[in-house]
Parts: sequence; structure tokens; C-alpha cells
Amino acid sequence: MFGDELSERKRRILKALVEAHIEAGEPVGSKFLTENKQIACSSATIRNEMAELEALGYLEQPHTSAGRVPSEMGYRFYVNSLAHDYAMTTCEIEEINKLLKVKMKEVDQILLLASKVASTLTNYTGIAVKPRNPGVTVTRFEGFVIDSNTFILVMVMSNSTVKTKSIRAENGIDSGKLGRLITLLNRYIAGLNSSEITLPIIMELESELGADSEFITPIIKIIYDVMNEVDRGELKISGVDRLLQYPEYSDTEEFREMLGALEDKEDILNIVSGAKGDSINVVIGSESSVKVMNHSSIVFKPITTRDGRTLGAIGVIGPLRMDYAKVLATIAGVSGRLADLLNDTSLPESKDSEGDIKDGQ
Amino acid sequence: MFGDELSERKRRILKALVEAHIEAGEPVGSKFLTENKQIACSSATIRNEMAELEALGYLEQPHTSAGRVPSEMGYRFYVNSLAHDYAMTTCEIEEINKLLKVKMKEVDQILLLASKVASTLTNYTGIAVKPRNPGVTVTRFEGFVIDSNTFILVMVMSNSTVKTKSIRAENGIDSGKLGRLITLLNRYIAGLNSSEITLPIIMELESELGADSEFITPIIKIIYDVMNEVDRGELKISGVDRLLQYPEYSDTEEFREMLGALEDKEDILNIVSGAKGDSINVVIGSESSVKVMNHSSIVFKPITTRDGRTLGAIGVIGPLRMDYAKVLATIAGVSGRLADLLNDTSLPESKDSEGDIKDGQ
DNA sequence: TTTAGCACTCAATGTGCTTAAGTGCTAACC
DNA sequence: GGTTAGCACTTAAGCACATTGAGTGCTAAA
Repeated sequence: MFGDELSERKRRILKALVEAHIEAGEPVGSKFLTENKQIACSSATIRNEMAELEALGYLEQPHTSAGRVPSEMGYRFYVNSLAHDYAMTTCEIEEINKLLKVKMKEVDQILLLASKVASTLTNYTGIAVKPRNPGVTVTRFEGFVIDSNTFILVMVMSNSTVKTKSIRAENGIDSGKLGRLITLLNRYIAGLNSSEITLPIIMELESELGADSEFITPIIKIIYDVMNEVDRGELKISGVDRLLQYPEYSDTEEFREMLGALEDKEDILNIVSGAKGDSINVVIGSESSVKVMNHSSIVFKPITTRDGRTLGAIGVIGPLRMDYAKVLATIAGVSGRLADLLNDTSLPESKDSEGDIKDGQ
Repeated sequence: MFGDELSERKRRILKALVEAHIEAGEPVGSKFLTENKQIACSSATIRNEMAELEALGYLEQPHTSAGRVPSEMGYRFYVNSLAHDYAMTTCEIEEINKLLKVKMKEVDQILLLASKVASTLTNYTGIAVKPRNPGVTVTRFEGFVIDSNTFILVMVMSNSTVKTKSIRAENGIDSGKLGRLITLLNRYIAGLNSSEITLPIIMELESELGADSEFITPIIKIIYDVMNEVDRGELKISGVDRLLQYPEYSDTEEFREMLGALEDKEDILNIVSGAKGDSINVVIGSESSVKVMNHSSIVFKPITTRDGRTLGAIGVIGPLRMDYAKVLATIAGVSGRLADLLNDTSLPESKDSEGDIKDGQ
């Protein structure tokens, strides 16, 4: 496995150095490490070891007369060595419970809230992700008349969300006409994803509808738009300002790029979409292949229901020298508590149109 | 009117100084102003005038040997003197049209898009505001059954938006039961705002509903939540990163506070909610009484339909030395084009559940 | 009333010196 | 052979100090 080439002493030195650097944010020198009781040797020895660790790629030196700083590889070794044995104090668990024990809201809201909690507890920027939903379909259409020219079209989507559009019919609408429309939509369009709605189908629909067929094109357009809208992933950010407390972001240009990325969302969405499994993911610096993230790390965890559906993900973004131990513990704690809440049978039995329908459990 | 006490020459000097400062961002000296052909006198004369302008409160001096900087009062004079005669080049108008000529979406989306356009054109941070909606009511309830345990409750709100919730009924639901519930909700709850739903009403509803009355409390709770949700204003931000290009925000602590305010949204929402009329509002620095905004200005304009309903507002946030002429022109241009779009009869006849129903025009 | 001239102020910039932290290397040590 | 003490070397950071230059206020003359 990764890092096997290292002697026990090298590992100890590397671990101590990473931790010291995470805490202080400054290069760590050999002398400082001698204070660590786990490493019982002189600064000269440590210097020799550090030189080798640098040659192996685990450490870097900002300039000749400075101490060492972990490389991305160094951080990676550190994170791997943590190996899921991060634990939280009961006090912290208590705090998560307190913060999350608010009235339940839609899933989106819960994820956002959870990411805010994670952000608060860790002091890094929180992210809440609603995943992409390629190929959603409308499973069922409903509708009702508002007035002689307006009706509301309700679409129950395949991912269990509900969308409504209020539609104005210039030529008037009544419940009979609307009923026919809904029936036909359920017959011809329900179950199709956006790429399956082809011209022949629309034409067949038109001919069936007869007199009111001029109606159909704009409505199909609306349905199409709704599908695309549900398709798109979403990313919500909280606590951007927290990043500014870390000196790595005091370089204005760098921070500006980061802000841009947080606003654009596309890149970060891609990183999170490429998650492996539903365990905690740690993406360190250039591992992400997104340029602006090269000096930052993302830690996130997909959130799934007990029956395996992915609801989204929560996580935090911070500098390379993120306090991984704390962050991993916090994300694990928050997402664990979240799972409890989501699967708790004592839930209020409602979700928003934006949210999910709880399917019988 | 404001600034009447000033001689023509003082006005010219003040205007030239504000413009020079807006452009360069640095204190402006007397010598520089002699280059302005509108002001035909020596630097010594200008110095005398500037000393008087400072005494009157229009200018400030960072330190003795620096030039002068406009005070908030100075900016205010400048903005007032612009007096709505800001014009855009046809090229810029063209650009707005190009940028806004996308497919129509919900009102929220249009406002957000328009604020993004304003942000891009001016290079300041854009804001899109959906106003508070105190005392919304549900004008009509609808519902339909999804499966034997789930139904969807549709609420048409008094501000013409539509909200849906999917609700799980532990004891089962059928269309008869649901029909009775909807009828009763329409009879007892429709037309009431959240503070008018009192316990006696709920109890009456319960007794009418008879056997299935244990149902009613959670549903009322849901309706209550939806009302509060619609009640709340919303604020969307775009282009925060643009602020970083202005040296006034390179002071990290200051920028951090600003970021906090942009994220919290409450303060800015308050400022925009206190808008006077539906013309362009300019809030300069401490005029806003919100501390974090003391070194920034907000320019925004409420967006109303032709029949007078307020849909929201768009605007930009930037440093005190914002290019007011350009910003005013841009906001006027964008909001004008927006009004065209919103009132255009050739609109697709749809709006989202989050958006508005076009009421017959 | 305007302007030229001049002494004065003060931030910004540059320069050299010192300091302190940290390294690499060598030679002695166990 | 691994470990350590010692020392020369490197470098960023901090500090004092002089220099510069933009800009002012004031005075006296035009």
C-alpha cells in the first residue's frame, strides 16, 4: 500500500510534521519536531530523515533556509493513515444533534443545513450538493383550471419531485378540454425522457387532440424545460467568508479564482459527481484536475437513504493544510446524524415539491 | 435643493474630482484638476476652492499631504447632479438585448439573469431580490392521490405562485377522503393569512372532518410553513469575485464582513425593502444604517409589471467610488429591457410554480 | 480675486543592516 | 553503521533611516 516504503520513524516524523503544519500553517523545522516524544532522536537525525522524505516526494521546501511543508503526497499519506479511526468527543456529537434538531424541511434544506453545521464546526466552507438526474421522466401529469384562460399543470417526476407550471391558454380552457389534454399527456409523454420526445410523437399527439392542437407545442416546450431543470445538479455554498481566515487565501488573485469557482459551481459539481462509493471522499489539491482547486482540498460524503437512493452530498472546502482529522470526524458525525434523521420513522410526513416523496417504508 | 449653496465653479471642481477619483481610485490633487478644460484657473485657486468644499463637507483628506477624496455627501451631490440624464450607447443597449434575449424562464430566473447582466456590464456584484410578501394567503387548495398512502397538496397562493407538497398519510388516503379534506380547506383556510389561522378554526375543521381529524394538525403545520416560506424575501448574488478587483476590498477583514453580509442576506434585504418608489435607488455608504455597508454603495431598482405589482428588484453592490453614471445607465437599461420582456404579449404563456401567473392582459 | 512661490507635511519607496530560523555537511561518537 | 554535535551557509523578515515626490496652506504680489 501507499507509504509502505517508509520506516516507522519516517512515518512518525511525517505525521508529526503534517499535524504541526496543519496547526500552525508555517513550515516546520527539524528542531521543533524533537519536542515530539514519539520521535526520540536529535534534530540532525530528523534533518537527515526529512531530506530523504523530501527526495521521496512527501515533503517540500519553500526555500533553502525554511522548514519543510507536506506535499500533496504527504497529505495523502496522512489522510490514508488516519484510516477511518476518527472519533468525535461526545460533546461534539451533542452539538451536532443540537444544531440539526430543528424542524424538518425538504431534503434540499436538510442537506444545506447539514453542510452549514459542518461548516460551522470545522470552520471551513460548507457545500451541499443535489446530484444530477440524467434522464428524468414525468411519471404522471395532473392539471386543474384556475380561470377561463389559465390552468395549472402538475408534473410528478421520476425522481419523486413535483413541479407545477401555470399556463395561460389564449383560446380559453375548461375542465373538459384540460382533462383530454392530461389524458393524452399521460398516454404519450409520461415515462419518456427529454431525448425520447420526438417529432412523430408530438404529431400523433396533435392529431389526437384535434381542434386544440395549436396548444401542444408550447406545452411540450415547457415539459422539456422542466425536465432539463430537474436534470441539472445544484450546489449550495455556505460560509465562504471562513476561508479568508486562512493565510493561503490572503493572496487576492487566488481567492478570487476560488470565489469564481464557488459561484460557477460547475467544476465543483463535477468533482463531487465523480465520487467513488458512498463513503467519505477526500480530494487533495491537484488530484481534482480542476485548476482552481489545486491549492485546496474538498472532503465530502454522498448522502443516501437506507434503500440506496442518493439524495445528494455534503462536505467542506478548505486549504490543503485542512485539519483532515477533524473534518473527517465532523463529516462522518453530521452525515451519520443525517442518516438517522432521514430514516427516522417519526418524520413529519411531508416534503416540498422540490424535495422527495418518501416512498413507503 | 441639495448643493444649491455651491458656485458653478465649485460644482465643476467637485464633479471633476469625483469622476477622477472614481476612475483612478486615488486621492485627487489640485494640479491634476487644472488639466480639466472645464475649470480654467490655477492650481492655487482650485486649492482654495477645495479647502472650502472640504469645510462644507463635500470632500475629505486622508492625510495632510494627500489630495482630496469625495465624502459620502460629495458622492450624493454627484449622483443627484446626474439627475437621470444617464444615457447608454446603442452598442451597450444592443449588448443588453443580446444578453437578455434568452428563452424566458420563471420570474426569479429572469431577475437573476438580469442582475447577472448588470453585474457583467458594470463589473460590480449583482443582486436580484424577491421581495417579502407579508400576509400571503392560500387562495385555493387542490390535491390528488398518488398511491394509497400518499397524496399531493397543491396550494395556489395569493401572490399567484403555486406550491406543492407531497404528503404521506399513515392511515391511507383515497380520492373521496382527499376530496372532503380539500373542500374543507378551501372553506376554512383559504383566504386566511398565517396569523389568522387560530385554534378555534382548526378545531371546527377537525370536528367537520370527523374520523380522519388526526390528519389535520400536521397539514395545518405544513400550510403554515408554506406561508412563511413564501413570506420570506429572497436575495441572489452574482459576481462576488468582481469586488476583489477594487482596492477598497483588499483589506481582508472588511471584505470578509462584506461576504458575510452577502451570505446572511438579511441586511441587504432590509435595505432593498426600504426602497422608495419604483425608480432607481442609490444608497451611499452609511446612508444605509447597516454597518457593514458603510464603505459600499447599493444601486437598485424595483421591477414592477405594467399593472403595478412589484416582482422584485435588481441592482448592483460596489465600493463607494462606484461608477455611478455607468451603473445608473446600466440599471436603467437592463430594467427597461426587462419591463419590455415582462409586458411583451408574445411571451410564452408559462411561469413556474415559483413564479407568477400572468393575469389577463 | 487670482496666482506664483515657498515652506511644510507625510506616505511611499528604497537601502542596508541585523536577526533568527533552518539547512547541509563534516567529523566525532557509541 | 547509524546517530549526533558543531559549524558554516542561506534566506526571509524586520527594522532604521534617508530619499523622494505629491500635495497642501499661506503669504504676498499682480
